[in-house]
Amino acid sequence: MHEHVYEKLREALISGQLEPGRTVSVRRLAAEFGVSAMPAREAIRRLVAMGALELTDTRRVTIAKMSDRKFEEIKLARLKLEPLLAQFSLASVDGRIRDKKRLIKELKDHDALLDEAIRQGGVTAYTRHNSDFHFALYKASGSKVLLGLVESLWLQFGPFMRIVIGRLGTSCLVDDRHKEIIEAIEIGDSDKLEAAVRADILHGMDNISPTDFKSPN
Amino acid sequence: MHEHVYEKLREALISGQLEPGRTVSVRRLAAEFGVSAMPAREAIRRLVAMGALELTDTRRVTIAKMSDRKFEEIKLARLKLEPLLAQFSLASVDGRIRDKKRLIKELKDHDALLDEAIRQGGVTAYTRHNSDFHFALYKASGSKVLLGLVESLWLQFGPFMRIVIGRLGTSCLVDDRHKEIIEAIEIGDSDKLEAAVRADILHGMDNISPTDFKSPN
DNA sequence: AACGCCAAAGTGTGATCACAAATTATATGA
DNA sequence: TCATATAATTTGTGATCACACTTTGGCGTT
Repeated sequence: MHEHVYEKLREALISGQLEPGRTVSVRRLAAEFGVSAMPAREAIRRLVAMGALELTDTRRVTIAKMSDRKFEEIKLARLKLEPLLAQFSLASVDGRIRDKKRLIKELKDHDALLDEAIRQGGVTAYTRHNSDFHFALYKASGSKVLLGLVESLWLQFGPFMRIVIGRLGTSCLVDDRHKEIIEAIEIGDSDKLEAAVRADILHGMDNISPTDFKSPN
Repeated sequence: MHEHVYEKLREALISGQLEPGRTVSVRRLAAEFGVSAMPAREAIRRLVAMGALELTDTRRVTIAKMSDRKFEEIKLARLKLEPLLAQFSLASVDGRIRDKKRLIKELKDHDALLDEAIRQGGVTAYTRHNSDFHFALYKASGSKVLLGLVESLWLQFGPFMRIVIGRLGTSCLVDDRHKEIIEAIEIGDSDKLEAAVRADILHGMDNISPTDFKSPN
């Protein structure tokens, strides 16, 4: 049951439906899900451990804020881990044609929804389908340790990216590298896949400075 | 107060004082620390979120076991992140001579204790001082995001390494690369530091196969 | 109108209880 | 002796309460 609360909260965070700096309280969260305080406490504690939520100096829990330093660290870690994870996924499905076809179909489906979200300017839909796309790709690797690390990273920058995209608009996101990622998988080119994922990360995170998008205090 | 329980449990895990596969129960842990069940619950939940503890199919909590796959993933992630973290530390103290001297002194102190532990064959002392050495180095970077990822990794392989070293003996650990790490920091050579940390990780993790050290079931 | 103070509401956290499920120990059978 | 069933214990988890502390809203004074 706390699993349910955690999953919902996690989804809300990773798709950026909660703005950085906002406080999250045990009782409010509990009431929102119609459960007691306990499951809410556990879900919150879990997300604090993953860096998605922060404890203030007075023990109050807030959505983690972004800083220049933190943003650079996350970008660096993503560049180190995610291309590798994608390559593992390719290696995993390469050979098993059924799995490979299923993965490609799944990626194309997510990408289609993603493109539509960009056209319609739906920020929430974009962030959701973008994370769906990437995690569908990464989960195929079966690498649970690396996946956990990457999940932690996404939880940390999810809320912030939502704010940024909301202000910049989705138009700046049209030329992502998802098509190239899919193509690299189709032809089984690991190097090209690595480059495409790297380029996609850079495309999404470069030219964005956290200082320009401070929370309204 | 749950912070205290968490810290102690974390320390015990990272220095390998709890063997993989052993069950950890809320009430036992609570009794051990002379507190109520709540702080123990929170500490356990937190460590589950970081991958140090595992939930069985029946919701029982155990020290996470190691597998070949997991071991390779951890090694890879460590190689990607820890050399970088060390370089950040060097960049951070480089220029601030007082901080640099303090860091080097701290590292040398840990390394001295570590060498003595190896000579005396103290496995617990070794694992403790080894983690102290590395985290003293990494914490100087001020990179909290990357540090969190690396901490998660250490929590996952800590208990396992303890078992391995306990069986192989500490004699195989004599030629670590800590001296070179310290020297690289002293002369401010970032490339050398990167190579030394990388070599240290490989030295500690190569030639070890998790299948050879399964938990006694 | 602006500032400071105080009461009221809200909050994190530890403690305790209830209950179902799982584990362990014990006894009972062949 | 060994397997199996049964009883006792231990366990995770949700619910609720208490208490100290923080935040907030509003009232009053200057």
